[in-house]
Amino acid sequence: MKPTIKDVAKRAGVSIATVSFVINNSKRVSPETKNRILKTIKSLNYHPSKSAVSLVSGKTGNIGFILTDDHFLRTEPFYTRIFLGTEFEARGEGYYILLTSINSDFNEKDQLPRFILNKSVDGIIVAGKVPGNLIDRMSIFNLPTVFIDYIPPNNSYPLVLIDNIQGGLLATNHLISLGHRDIGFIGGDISHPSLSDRLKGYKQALENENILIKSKSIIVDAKYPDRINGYNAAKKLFANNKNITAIFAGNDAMAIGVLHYLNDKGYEVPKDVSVIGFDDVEADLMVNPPLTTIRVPKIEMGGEALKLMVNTLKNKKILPKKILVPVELIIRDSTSSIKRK
Amino acid sequence: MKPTIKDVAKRAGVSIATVSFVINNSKRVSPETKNRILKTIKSLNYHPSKSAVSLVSGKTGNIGFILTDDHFLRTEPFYTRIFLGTEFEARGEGYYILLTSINSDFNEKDQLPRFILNKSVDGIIVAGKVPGNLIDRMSIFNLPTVFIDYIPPNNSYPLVLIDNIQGGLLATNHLISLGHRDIGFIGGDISHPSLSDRLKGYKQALENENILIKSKSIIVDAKYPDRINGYNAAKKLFANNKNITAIFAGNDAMAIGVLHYLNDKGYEVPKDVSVIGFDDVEADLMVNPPLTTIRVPKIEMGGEALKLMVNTLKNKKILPKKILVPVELIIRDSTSSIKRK
DNA sequence: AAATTTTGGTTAAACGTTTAACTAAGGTTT
DNA sequence: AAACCTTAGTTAAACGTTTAACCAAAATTT
Repeated sequence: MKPTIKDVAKRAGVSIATVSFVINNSKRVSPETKNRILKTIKSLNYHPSKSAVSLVSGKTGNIGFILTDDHFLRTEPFYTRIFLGTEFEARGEGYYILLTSINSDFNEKDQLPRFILNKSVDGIIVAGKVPGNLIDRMSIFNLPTVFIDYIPPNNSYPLVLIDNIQGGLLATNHLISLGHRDIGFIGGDISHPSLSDRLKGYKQALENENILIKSKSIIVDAKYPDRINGYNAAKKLFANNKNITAIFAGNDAMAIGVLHYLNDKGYEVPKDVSVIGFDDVEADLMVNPPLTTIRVPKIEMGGEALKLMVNTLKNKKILPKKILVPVELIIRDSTSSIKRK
Repeated sequence: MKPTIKDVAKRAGVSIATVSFVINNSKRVSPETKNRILKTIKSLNYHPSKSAVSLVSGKTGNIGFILTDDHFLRTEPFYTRIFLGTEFEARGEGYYILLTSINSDFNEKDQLPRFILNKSVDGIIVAGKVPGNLIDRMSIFNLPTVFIDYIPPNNSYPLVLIDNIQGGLLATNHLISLGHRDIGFIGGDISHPSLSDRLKGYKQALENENILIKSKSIIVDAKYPDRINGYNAAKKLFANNKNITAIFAGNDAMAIGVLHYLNDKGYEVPKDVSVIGFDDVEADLMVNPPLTTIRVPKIEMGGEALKLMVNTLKNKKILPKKILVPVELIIRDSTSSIKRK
C-alpha cells in the first residue's frame, strides 16, 4: 500500500498535523523536526493523496479545458497546440488539465461537461468560439473562466487573444512592400472577431498607402475556413477580378486551398501570384511552395491562459484582464516581389 | 454552495446511506423511496463529489495518458488523434483522461508523472515508444497499463497495435498490381517494431510475386521518420538505383519528403514515380498530388485502448491481450499504373 | 402462533488530509 | 517571582462519500 501521512508521522515521531504543517509550510516547525520529517517523507516516498486534499480543501487542482468537436478535429493542429501550452504550464504549477470536447451545436439538451457538474475542476479554460448556451449555463457555477481566441457576448472574463489587427497589417504591408497593389482578401465566417480584425488590418494597411479598397477583392462568404472553401473563394475572387497579384487568406487552411486553385489553373506561385496565410500550422511546410504566413504563438497562448487562471485562482477573485499575444511575419516561398511578373 | 448527499437525504426524508444505495444501486430500495430520491436528486441538481468518492473508494475515475514530447509535438497529428479517441470513449465510460508528456530521453533524474506519484489515476495508457527507464519505474506502482503502438521489452501488458504487416502487404501489393517491379522502401528507425513489420510486409509481398528483394532498394538508416529524412532517403535511393518506379515510405511524413525530392528533381508523380505512404494524416490532402496511403484508424485505436483499460479495471485483474487494429488502403493520386511511363 | 426469513431501511466507521483550538514549556517583562 | 508572551507542538473536528453491521417490521414457513 501507498504510505499515508500517518506512516510518516509515526516514523518521524510526531503528530500528523505537524507533518501537514511542513508539507504546506503553513506554521512554524523547528528546523530539526522539519528536517526529520522531510527525510522521512523522502525515504517513504510519500506523496499526499490528491482526493483527500481535494476533499478537505475544496480545491481539486484540476482545470477544465473546453473545445468544440469542430475545433478539436480541425485538420490543422491549432487548438490542440494551445491545449498543449496549457498542459506544459500546468505541469509546472501542479495542476492537471481535464480536456473535453462539446458538440459544436451544444444546446439545452446537451449535458454540461461532467467536470463542471461534479466539481472536478477549480476553473475553466475555453478555447475558440463556443455556443452561447454553454457559456450561459456554465456561468451559473461561478467557476473562474478564461477564454482563448474568442470574445464571449457578455464580456467580463479574462481573455487571451491574438493580435489579429496587427497580423492583418503585417501580412498586407508585406505584400505592399513587395510592390503588390491588387491584393485580394479571402476569409470565412466574418462574424468571428478574429477574422474581422484580420480584415480590419488589411483595410488599414491599404488605407495607409492610399490604395483603393475594392469590395470585389474581398471574399468572406464561406461558412467555415477550410481548404475547400479557400479553393472556392479563390475561384470566385478571380472571376471578379483578373488583375489580382497577391492574396491574403484569413488562415492557412484557406491559403492552401488557394494554392491548390492556382496550381490547377496554371498560375505559378509566387511568380504569378503571391499568397500569404495566417496561423503558421505545420502543413505550411508540406505544401509547395512553403507558405508565407503570420505566426500565431499557440503554445505560448495556452501558457498565458493558464498563468491567468492560476493567478485568479490564487487571488481568490476574478480580475478581468485581456492579454494580446503578438504575432510574427514568417516569410517563406509563396510571396515575392511583383517585379518578377 | 453545491448540494451534498446530506441535502438530498434530508429533503427526501431518508438517511444518506439510502441515497448512496440508489446512486450506486448497490442494495434493494423500495421503488417509491427510490423514485422519491431520484426526483430529489434531479430537483437539487445534485452530483456526487468526485474527491469524496475517490477517497473512500480508492478509485479516482481518472486514467493517465503518457506520450513523449517528440510524439506529442510531432508535426502530423497522429498520437494526438489517438488521445482524442481515448477521450471520446472515456466520456461515455465516466472516466477522465489526464494527459502528460515526458522527455523523450526520460531517465533516472526525471520525476515520474505526478499522477502516478500521488495516486491520481487508476490506470495508465502509454502511446508510442517510450524509454525503458519509465516503464521499469512505473511498473513498481502496479497500475494497470495498456500500450498503444509499442511493444515494451518485458511484454506482459495489454497491447493495441496496428496491423503493420498487413499494411505493408497492402501497400506493396497495390504497387505491384499497378505493374511496378522496381519498388523502393524508405523508413527510419528500423528498431521500431512498427517499421520492421511494415518492411516485413513489403518483403513478403515481393516474395509472393517472385520479385527479387534488392537491399539497395531499402533505405532505413534515418533516426527519425520525418519529412527531411524522407527527402534525404529518396536522394540516397535514387543514387543507388536509377530504375525505381515506385516508392513505399514507412510513414506519410517521409512520403511527403519523397514527394518534395521528386518535385525538386523534375520527376512527375505519379507519371514517373508512384509514391505510397502509411498513416493517413491530414497533410496527405495538402500535398500535390494527394498521397495514396495506408489508413491507420487512430481514433478507434484510442477507443480500443480505453475499452481494454476499463475492462481490466472492472475485472480487477490484468488480462494481457493483444488487439490488432486493421488498416485500409486509401488510393489517391500519387500512385498509378506503370504503363503510363 | 412460534420461529424464521425477507424487506427496507439506519447507524457509524472509515478513507487521508487540513486547520482551528488548545497546551506545555521556556523566555521575557514587570 | 508573578504575569505574560512565544514557540513548537498536539488533539479533534470536518470535508462528502461508501459500506459493513445492525435492526424493526412484514411476510413466510413450520
